[in-house]
Amino acid sequence: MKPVTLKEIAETLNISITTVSKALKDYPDVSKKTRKLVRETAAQLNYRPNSFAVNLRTKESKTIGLIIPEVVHHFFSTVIKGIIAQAEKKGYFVIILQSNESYELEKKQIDLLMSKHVDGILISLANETSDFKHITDVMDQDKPIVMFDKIAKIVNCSKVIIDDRKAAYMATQHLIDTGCKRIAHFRGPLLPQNSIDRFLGYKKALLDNDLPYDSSLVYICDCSDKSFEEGKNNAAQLLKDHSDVDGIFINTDMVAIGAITEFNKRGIKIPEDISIVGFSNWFMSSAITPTLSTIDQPGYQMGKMAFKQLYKELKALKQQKEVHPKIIELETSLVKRDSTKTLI
Amino acid sequence: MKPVTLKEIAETLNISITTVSKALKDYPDVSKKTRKLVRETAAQLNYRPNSFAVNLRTKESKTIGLIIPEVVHHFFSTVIKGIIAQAEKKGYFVIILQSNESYELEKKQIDLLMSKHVDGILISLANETSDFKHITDVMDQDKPIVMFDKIAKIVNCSKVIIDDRKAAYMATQHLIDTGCKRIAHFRGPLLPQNSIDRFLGYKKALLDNDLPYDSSLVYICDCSDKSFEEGKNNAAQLLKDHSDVDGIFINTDMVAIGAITEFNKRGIKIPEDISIVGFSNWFMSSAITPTLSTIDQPGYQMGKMAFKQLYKELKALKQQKEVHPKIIELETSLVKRDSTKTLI
DNA sequence: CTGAAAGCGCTTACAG
DNA sequence: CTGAAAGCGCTTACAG
Repeated sequence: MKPVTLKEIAETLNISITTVSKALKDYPDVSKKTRKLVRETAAQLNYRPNSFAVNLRTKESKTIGLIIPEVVHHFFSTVIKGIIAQAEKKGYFVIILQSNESYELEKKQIDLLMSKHVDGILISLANETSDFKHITDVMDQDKPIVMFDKIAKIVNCSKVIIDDRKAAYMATQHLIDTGCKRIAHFRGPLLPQNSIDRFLGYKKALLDNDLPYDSSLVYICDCSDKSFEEGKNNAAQLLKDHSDVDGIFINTDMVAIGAITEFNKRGIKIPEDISIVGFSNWFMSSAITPTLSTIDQPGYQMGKMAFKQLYKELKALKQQKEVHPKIIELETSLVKRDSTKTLI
Repeated sequence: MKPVTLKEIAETLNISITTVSKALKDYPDVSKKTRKLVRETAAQLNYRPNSFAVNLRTKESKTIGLIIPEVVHHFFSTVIKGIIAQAEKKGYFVIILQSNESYELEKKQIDLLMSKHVDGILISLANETSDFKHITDVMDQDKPIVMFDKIAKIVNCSKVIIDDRKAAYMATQHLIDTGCKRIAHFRGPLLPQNSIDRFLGYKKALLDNDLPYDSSLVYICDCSDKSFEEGKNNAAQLLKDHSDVDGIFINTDMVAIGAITEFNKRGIKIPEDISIVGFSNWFMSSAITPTLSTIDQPGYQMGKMAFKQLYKELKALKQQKEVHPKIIELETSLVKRDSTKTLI
């Protein structure tokens, strides 16, 4: 069964293709009668515009690209959901590609999307990425790009972020407020801005409270798909290295849950022996025993806002208006649960 | 900066567009010299074929649609990852849409994808879906469609599945083998084939072992984003209704983890008082205390195979060969952990 | 080996 | 209000 085209509708009604096209697009210069006739015939023949032809003419595909470091990740799933929900509202499709936290792959994915001529790109950077030419290249071609969560401060495009430093400060301050004196930090990898910022927030909170910063209390984890294991291993190592630690601020809930599991196994009491604050408010943090105090990170909202900003830029571009990059900062909050408690 | 076209390359070299096109596509009837020249110029000008024009000519977009009931779901994330990894290998893009387990939305998404002229569709059905005209319509238009995980037996398209009945039987048999005599089942919603099959597997295992089937021991859960809560509630209800139950086979790990959390809270010992087997082998099942025995369900593999099958059909279609729907069944296995144990 | 020409299905500036 | 025509950028059957 061949798809129905404008031509067939035109032939059926013995009018021109032009008029059919105009009628279907509600151009004002078509008589009501003709319009009605055309619409009816189109509906009857189950006409669908050939999107390939439309794309070629209008030079837009109503499709955007989304590059995510890792799809199997609760936070990113939430972001994806926010993006596709918002995109759907505006009639946009979303093509998802995964960078696997690899710079090379990320470059390749950008290239693929540019070849595909998507209208715009949403991206959360790979941990490895420290050079941004592939991103600025996109911008140079007047293709809108919006970064979210894992961003590069140096690149002058719109971004949707949280204030990681502030959030980490809040988390660490909470540990201090509940009586912790010697606080460790399980941080993320070295490059990504958000793991740097969380580290800096942790450090600043210590200093502001006259607690010494001790670099040997900072443990690194990849935060890869082995996060849970890393949490366990870091927890075990910490017990070996520093038995005097009484609090930990941990880069992600997943790692924190690994740590809790290890502490539970070894009979370390939380929060009596060690208090813990995680990051992201993954729902499992309220399922683990003890429940995990954490920073709530609004993933769905982040996805939604990222698309909204991209959409604005898409529209501005169509109207030849200039686009001013915008930094959108979403609020985070501290969720207090059983892994932290003021002990009397 | 305007994109470079074939025309520009042709003008630069003073040859025809035809020859440029052929040279870039390695047609044999182009001299080596010309080919080299064209390739060099194209590279230099950073030429990228306009995919819109290519789509229009070739009538394919190298893009497939994927409809998922719920993106924020560990199992489905894994499937998505498998799909996009495999699609990328073959040079295909994947557009993701979410049905939210709603039949109406699912219909709409199918419609959107058909308008978009994707080359093929992968779908896991919404729980609500009990009419399949929207699916058969796709097939009638010679658009390949492959179902996975949540399928409809009645629709004659390719499917990638596991043997839910067998897996559930295996899970229940394991409970029986470890000494359980009165086994409850937390099942999924009424419509989806896989929750029906898991229920039937449970029932058959009971009967084969001369244990009476008691419908009051079967609890339903939506398996929505409230799964964890449902697990807790069902567990609480079960204790109230049937204090003599000594084992539960639970439809998904997420629900099972909710149940474990509730039992832990109430001081019910697992597996001493109640043994539990879950379904899916979500990584949290090895993080919870006690670790959860479960059925391993190969999500990544399922995604991979689903795309592979779709790709085969896409190729067959292009060669005008007939397509025979294929049912691909993936193996599952029982993972024994601490939530089940033979007690002496 | 090279190229002129048709055509994919649409949109839209322009003429009447 | 209607329609002929150009053109988006490519591919490919065909002629030379």
